[in-house]
Amino acid sequence: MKQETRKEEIIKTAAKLFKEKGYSAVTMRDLATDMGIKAASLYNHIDSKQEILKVIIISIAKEFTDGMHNITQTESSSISKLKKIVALHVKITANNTNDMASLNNDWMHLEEHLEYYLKLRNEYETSVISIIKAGIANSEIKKTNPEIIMFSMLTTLRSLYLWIPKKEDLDRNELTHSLNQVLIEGINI
Amino acid sequence: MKQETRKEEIIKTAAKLFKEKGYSAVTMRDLATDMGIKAASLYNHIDSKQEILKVIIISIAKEFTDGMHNITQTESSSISKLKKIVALHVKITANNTNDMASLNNDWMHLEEHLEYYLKLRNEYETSVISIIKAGIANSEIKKTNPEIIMFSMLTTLRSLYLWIPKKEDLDRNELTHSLNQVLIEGINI
DNA sequence: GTCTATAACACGATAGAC
DNA sequence: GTCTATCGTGTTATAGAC
Repeated sequence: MKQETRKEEIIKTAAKLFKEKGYSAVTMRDLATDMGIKAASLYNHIDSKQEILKVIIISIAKEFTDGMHNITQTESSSISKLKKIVALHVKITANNTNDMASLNNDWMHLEEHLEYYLKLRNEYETSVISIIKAGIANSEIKKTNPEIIMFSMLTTLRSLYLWIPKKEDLDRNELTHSLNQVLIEGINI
Repeated sequence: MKQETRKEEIIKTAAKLFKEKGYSAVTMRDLATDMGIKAASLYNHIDSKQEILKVIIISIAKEFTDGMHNITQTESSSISKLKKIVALHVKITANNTNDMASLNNDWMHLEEHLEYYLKLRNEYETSVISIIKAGIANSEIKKTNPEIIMFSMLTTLRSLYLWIPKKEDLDRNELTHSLNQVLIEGINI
């Protein structure tokens, strides 16, 4: 088990607070109080509040980009690829619940790295759309608007961070399986 | 067409800004600038920034509560009720796109009316779960975890505000139909 | 690595003139 | 209904002691 640096501790605590109130509503004093120190002491470890947000968002965004890269490279059916995307979201969200809140809700407060984040997100969505369109073309997937399928899948998966902490009893494989059922196979008989 | 009061104009403008940056990041000076007046002038029409948030969130929350009340009262199948919920979200979101952002993302900044909002939201989710459970009991709906079905449906429907403005070409009936397909009938063949 | 003190500025809101 | 001026407080961040 890797030793956690003070900087990592600060970022982890910040992510927790950002999840509760959002980036803008969390002050450096809030963060310091939660760490049991004074606000000024934070600056011995981090450059600015903005840097904290950047580290949280960009590192998670890269995890998704890497995961998607692995999926698009494999030779498998479109449905199977979509199921791998579901599993990717469950895995990353389970390990980084708090960070997911910033990724979803506070990306617009990125200053220097906003464009880079938007580029990564846009490429991710393009990959999902491509998989869906390929699935429709080879009759794996029903002829429904591909953008609506992507929208429905990604909004559900992106909101998992709200839901996973409440369901710690439910194991990860069971959650992945149920999501596959609901998102891919539908609910009616 | 009803004449819009100055107060309503302020609230409408605030909702637009809250959607872009969130409640906490929007200042009264931002709001005033967008209205073409000075910040102090806002207070001739509204009591506080907090009042604006309250009006936006509570009025929309009540619309959902009323809509759900109509749906639970009708005699129809569970699937048909779920389709009515989809239509309810599409209708309210299409008419109040900006307000939906505050409802989803800024409810935690409600001060006096937070508990009331949470009560309405909780009752709404309970109604959805009840419909799904009834559908499973009478074999209309597959035996999947009812909470995951609700979670998937509601997170997709609650995020519609992000998507509807981008797709103004797509008409409301077509959107409702496609969402019903994806959410209820699934996507695989 | 943490502290106290403080700079420099932004915030919500009010008072009172027009 | 809007303005200017301002109050009191909160904000991020820095300087320098320990």
